[in-house]
Amino acid sequence: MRDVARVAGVSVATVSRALSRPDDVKAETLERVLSIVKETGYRSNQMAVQFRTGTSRSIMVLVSDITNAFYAEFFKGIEQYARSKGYVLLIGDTSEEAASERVYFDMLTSNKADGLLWNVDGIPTGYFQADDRSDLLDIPLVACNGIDDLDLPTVRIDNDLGGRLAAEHLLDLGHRRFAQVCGPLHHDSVKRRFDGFNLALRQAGIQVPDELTIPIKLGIDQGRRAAEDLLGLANRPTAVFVHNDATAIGMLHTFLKRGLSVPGDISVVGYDDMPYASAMTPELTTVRLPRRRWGAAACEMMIAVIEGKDIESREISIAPELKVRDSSGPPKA
Amino acid sequence: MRDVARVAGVSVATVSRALSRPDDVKAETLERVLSIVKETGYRSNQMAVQFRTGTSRSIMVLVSDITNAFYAEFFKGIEQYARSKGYVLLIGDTSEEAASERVYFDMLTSNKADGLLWNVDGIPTGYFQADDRSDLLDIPLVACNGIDDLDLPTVRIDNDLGGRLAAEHLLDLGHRRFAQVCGPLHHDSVKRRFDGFNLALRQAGIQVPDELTIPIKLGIDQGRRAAEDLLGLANRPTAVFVHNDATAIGMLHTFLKRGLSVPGDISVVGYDDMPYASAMTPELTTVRLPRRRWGAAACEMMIAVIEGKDIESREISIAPELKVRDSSGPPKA
DNA sequence: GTGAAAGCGCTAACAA
DNA sequence: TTGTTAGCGCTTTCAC
Repeated sequence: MRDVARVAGVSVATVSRALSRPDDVKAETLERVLSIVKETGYRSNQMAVQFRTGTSRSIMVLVSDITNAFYAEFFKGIEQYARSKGYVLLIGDTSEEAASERVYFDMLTSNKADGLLWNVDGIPTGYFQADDRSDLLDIPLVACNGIDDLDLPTVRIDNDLGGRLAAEHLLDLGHRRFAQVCGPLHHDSVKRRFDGFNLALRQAGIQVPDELTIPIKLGIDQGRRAAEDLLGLANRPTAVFVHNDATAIGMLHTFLKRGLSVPGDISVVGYDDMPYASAMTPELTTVRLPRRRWGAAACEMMIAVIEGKDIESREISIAPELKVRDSSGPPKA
Repeated sequence: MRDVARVAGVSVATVSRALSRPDDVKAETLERVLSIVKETGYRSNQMAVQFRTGTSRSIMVLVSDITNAFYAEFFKGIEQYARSKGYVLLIGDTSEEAASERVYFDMLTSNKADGLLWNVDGIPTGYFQADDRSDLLDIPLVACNGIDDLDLPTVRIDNDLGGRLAAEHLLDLGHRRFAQVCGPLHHDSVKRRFDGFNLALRQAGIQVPDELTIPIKLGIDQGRRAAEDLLGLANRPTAVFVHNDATAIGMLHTFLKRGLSVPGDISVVGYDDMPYASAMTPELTTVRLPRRRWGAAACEMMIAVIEGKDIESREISIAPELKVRDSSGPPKA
């Protein structure tokens, strides 16, 4: 910058102004400085800028398992919005280990990132296991799932609605005996779709029997196992609501392998609408989550929080929608 | 830090040393300083550290489309290795637009990241369209695909082998009439699996006719379309090699929908081994890419380059392996 | 509209 | 082994 200043015959202050607040510089001077910047290929040292201004223009996004394809669209939404505002994404994978969470939280408290986008189920244990919980509220933090008794700005999916949509669809088709394969119930997102589903059934006077409520770690292989379990039952359900598509296709695969017809013998409704859902045979009926929009909205709130703008609403809820395809149909007569 | 120093009755230099090079501090002093650091909850300001040391300990990873689930495991491999070395991941999505590439490249030249991991097909156009190509070589840059006539440290998948594995498997099954659905042939990774496949066939005295070589943008929907095209042909192939699993499941879906049996009427071999491949019905035979290992290896080389260590080999090639499942079988008699 | 100068928090060279 | 001190490159008051 000093070199540019010298060549342009101005002070470094003027160069700095030309670059960051061009309006404060006389047009003529501005032009001269800018042309020399271009000529010399000068780029400001972002480390110095960040240090001086105390802002890194980067957002840390924490997920529990980056391997989960579910996050791909979510990241895209964040990335697009962030880039449009001049922010970069730092991505961290906690693997649900407190130690990893801690590493990433420390980056915040040590100014490596300006804010944290928390898309992990549950509370950030790694952080305030050792510290005071209230510290959390001082950090620019936006949650992407509800977090019990912690009043954080939140952008979440309306999972109650998601569960309800699945239930109503299956009820409409005439089903009366259901199974629900859900994730760990202490996760807010899981709990809500669970409740939404059950509530809708209850309103129709139906309850899912305990042996047909199957809480597992979600995933393809776990889905296979859950399907086997279901097949072992005497009185099978005619429809299953599965808490994500990965698990649903594992189940679907097992059902078909064991000679069942879907939806003839059993209807399957997934959750997420992953790209492969529509390429299954039969095509998977599922609850579609607008993941990209979710990411963008979360990022928008994140930046608002970082920049201290006042937020209209501290809690945004994004509605999923039902995608009816071929894996659900009326029960056998 | 000054506060810690004061309380501990030492100079800031000693605090700094206690934190970064504990061996240079007397055990007794070290203990005292550290206990006060803990007590006060002091965290060093990483912006200042980065600024002063001129290193950000962050790695920029550029992909063409973060939405592609293919990258998930790749990121995981990078993240794990990076974190173990105290680096963070910056993730950028170029959407194959020169402007976006440029944004991210600028972050490097302006010290926002220490190095760039380039997992985009083709050369970084956005960067040296305007500048001199040789600049590229000054940046700590590791490519994850071969890049024509640019001698960059590279960690790539052995796609020649991948293509060959698919070909040999299908030849072994007795196939003689093939189709190949490939990505854009100007992409090195695509070209190589294309060549590997064709070379193996040629060695068996077989050639893929032009009308059965179908270069498209890869993806589920494009796979559906390619399948329709194939079905319209008079003299159908008995086997298809498809350049990724997403495209393969799109084709599979269409084949089944149109009443073909797979592999009875046509065998399908994919590429990647995405998690869903094993949950298709029939389960998808595919060429498995060890994506996590790939990411870790790439990250390892990246850090070696950043830290100026000498590298044993500037070009690492990772072998894929064939996963034989149910979508491939002998051709009809 | 521009320049001089202080100083952000830290590290490292050098001195003691 | 520890302390003193210069200075990393920039932004921003304040004075002109």
